[in-house]
Amino acid sequence: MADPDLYKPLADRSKPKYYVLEMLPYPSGALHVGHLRNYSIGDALARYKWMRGFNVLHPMGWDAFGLPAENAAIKNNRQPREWTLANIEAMKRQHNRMGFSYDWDLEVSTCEPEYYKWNQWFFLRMLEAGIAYRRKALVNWCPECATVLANEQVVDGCCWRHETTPVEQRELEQWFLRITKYADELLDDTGKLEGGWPDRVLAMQRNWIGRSEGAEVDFKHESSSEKIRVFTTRIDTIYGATCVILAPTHPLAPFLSSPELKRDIKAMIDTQGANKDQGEIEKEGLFTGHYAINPFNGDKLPIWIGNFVLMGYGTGAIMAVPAHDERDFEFCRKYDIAVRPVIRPVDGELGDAATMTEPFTGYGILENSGEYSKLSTSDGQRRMTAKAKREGFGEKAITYRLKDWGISRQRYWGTPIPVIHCAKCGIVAVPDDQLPVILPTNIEITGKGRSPLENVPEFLNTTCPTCGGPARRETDTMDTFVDSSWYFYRYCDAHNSQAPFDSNKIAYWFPIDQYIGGVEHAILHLIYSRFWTKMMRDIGIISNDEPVKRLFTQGMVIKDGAKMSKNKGNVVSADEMIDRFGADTGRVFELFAAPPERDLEWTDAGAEGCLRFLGRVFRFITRNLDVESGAETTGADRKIQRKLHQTLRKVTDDFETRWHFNTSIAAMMELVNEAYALEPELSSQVRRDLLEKLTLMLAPFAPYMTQELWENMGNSGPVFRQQWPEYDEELAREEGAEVILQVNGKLRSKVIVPFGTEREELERLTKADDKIQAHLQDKQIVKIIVVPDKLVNVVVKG
RNA sequence: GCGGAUGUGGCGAAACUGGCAGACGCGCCAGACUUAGGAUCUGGUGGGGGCGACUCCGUGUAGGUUCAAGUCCUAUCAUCCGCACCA
Repeated sequence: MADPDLYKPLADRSKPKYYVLEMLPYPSGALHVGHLRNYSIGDALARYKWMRGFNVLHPMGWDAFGLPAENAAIKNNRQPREWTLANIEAMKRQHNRMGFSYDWDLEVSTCEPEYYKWNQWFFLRMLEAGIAYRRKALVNWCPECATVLANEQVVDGCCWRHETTPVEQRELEQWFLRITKYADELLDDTGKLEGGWPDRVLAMQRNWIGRSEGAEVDFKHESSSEKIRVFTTRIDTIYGATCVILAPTHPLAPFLSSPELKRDIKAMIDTQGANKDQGEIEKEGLFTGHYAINPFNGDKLPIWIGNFVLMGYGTGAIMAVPAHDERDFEFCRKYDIAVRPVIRPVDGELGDAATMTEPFTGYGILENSGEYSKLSTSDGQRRMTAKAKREGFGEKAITYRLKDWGISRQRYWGTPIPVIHCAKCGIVAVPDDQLPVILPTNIEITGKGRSPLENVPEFLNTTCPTCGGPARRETDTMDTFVDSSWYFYRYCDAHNSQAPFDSNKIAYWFPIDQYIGGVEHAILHLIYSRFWTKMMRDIGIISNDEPVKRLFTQGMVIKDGAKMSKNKGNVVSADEMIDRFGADTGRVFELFAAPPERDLEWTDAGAEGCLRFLGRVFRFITRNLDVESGAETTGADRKIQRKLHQTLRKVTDDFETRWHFNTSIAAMMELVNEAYALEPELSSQVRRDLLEKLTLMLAPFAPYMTQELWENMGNSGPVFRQQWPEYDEELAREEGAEVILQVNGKLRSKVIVPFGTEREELERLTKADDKIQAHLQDKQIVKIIVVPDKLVNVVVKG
């Protein structure tokens, strides 16, 4: 037994070299090959653990991403899948059929009450720390289903189920986690992840956090004490401001609006919500009839409401500087608002307001800017910000694109948020000793109305833990991304009933050495879990800053030019493939067709080639099992041993470094081709050694077939529990170095020489070579470059 | 618009630190065995020229560095992905 640790409790194991975790897809229906691909890589690694001390914890992470399953269930008007032991067993059987070898012992199901309990425990800690909070937020609302919609469920401004019903914006009380508190740290620490994480994932995260530096400035309302605070990255352009524009949902909008205007604003809010994520839309504005004062020059600026101003970014209000901003320019030209240029290029002219056709958005020299005129834009920014601060009408400010994480879901499926609403005491946390709050089972999924939990009086009605009076339970459940944010920590101590985990165990295991998953998790899951790690560190139960040192993102399986999906109907189901080719062939093809980080176009023909290869291996081994032949070591023996050990070295190296299993399989194909060529000449001993090592080497890629071969060789027990075969450098070594001979960098000849042949000897051999001499005719040798054991290049002239 | 990546045969790809471009496989062509071949085995297969030994061209495009560039540098084009009225 190569890995006696495997079945010990986690805490009793010796520390492995790596701790590999894999993100799993969600069980939205039948398994697709896209999913199989996920498994194949992790699974090949799983098999590798007995080779090099890899330890792959294979999470039972299904329900961490249960949302689509639930949507499907609601859509079909039936109950979500029950997470019973029987269902989990069925899933294991399905996977065993596909040849996945998981560490089922370590499974943690994030829908178990025990896991709810710790989700809720974390929630309460965050509530105490002010990280969890509740506020009103705008949500997409379908009046037809009377339910909240996720952004993805809004199609062309209408509900995905009612294509003619426009989605409305409604304000609901929602629970949030203050991830923005960690925005700077999340951004800065991407630097620590460089090298270990793919660049594109880090870029996506930085982009998502979207830090931008600028200033906030107050524009006073002309006739009241109200102030409109705007955010700008270009305070230097403030003398060019010609109006102030508010988001339609800005808190001051109602104050500035007549009843008719309020109606128009409401309509604008709804279209704005409906067109969210639609890219650029036609700019619309509504003039309020009110004015605000520019604090720098006392200008009276009209206050508008604009559909392109977002409440969720900055302060929800902007100063429009049409002469120096494309968007403001477009808006002001449309509504005939003044354009006032105040910046010129360093060696250029100030634009002319009447004739300019596009704004100047670059940096340069300030003009028409009072005491700041003739300053550079950067000096202007600095001095204006300082003045705003000094005089109390503004300050330096940083805003983020990242918003606080709204975790409220009006759904049945999920961890109940552990708070109680009491008429007298307000929002009261459920005491720790009453956790977990468990979902009732007698629910009815109607697909209508809000959370089905509101229709279950036994769940809804409770007593206030503070005053003992009658109270209502919170019916929102948590986003399932909460589950996936820390499940891997729980794996280290899955049965702990006193705490989410023992901190010492986390200190021992974490951070994760290697995490594997699809790039679709680059933003949400991978930011949330980084946030959760920092949060846990701050409440003092772990000490690592980051959850994952190295991240590997594998590609997708593409069929007919598109990502496989049930909607497109371009799915190759795993079952179908198993019936046609077998699980081994499917696995080998996926690994062979492209390196794992790349997308892969599915072709049946390619799979057939791999079936052929496996057939060649099977026939070769089978017909050679009982062959007896001469015992002396022949030239063929030496050749095949060299190839065998070179192949072993290659495959072992691919596992340890690049995971380019396509080249591993190519190398094994070469070995088999050579074995076919030399087959009749091999001695019994070498033949036997070849059969055995080839079987072991292929086992991670084709587990079923190699298991059978392994048993046919007279062995027993699982092949994947055998020691990984070691390669022998001596046997792998070539007999001599093949040296390339070039003239002016062009290949002209080759020679084979003993390793370590001296430069002088190589030069002599080169000059003596017939083919080289032919190219040296009438030429003058300028110099000779010699790279020992590799290459000689003769540089000539004339 | 911003950000990230990728461009190599008919196709999937390989070439890991600059050093034989196209490994391996698919497809195609030919042969063997066959009543048959959609099984199997063997050989060939980047393009042009030559009976041939050989030879010239060739890694999106244009330059550059180097004895030597798919690989490094500069510019440019195309495709894919992510974000996007972000103030």
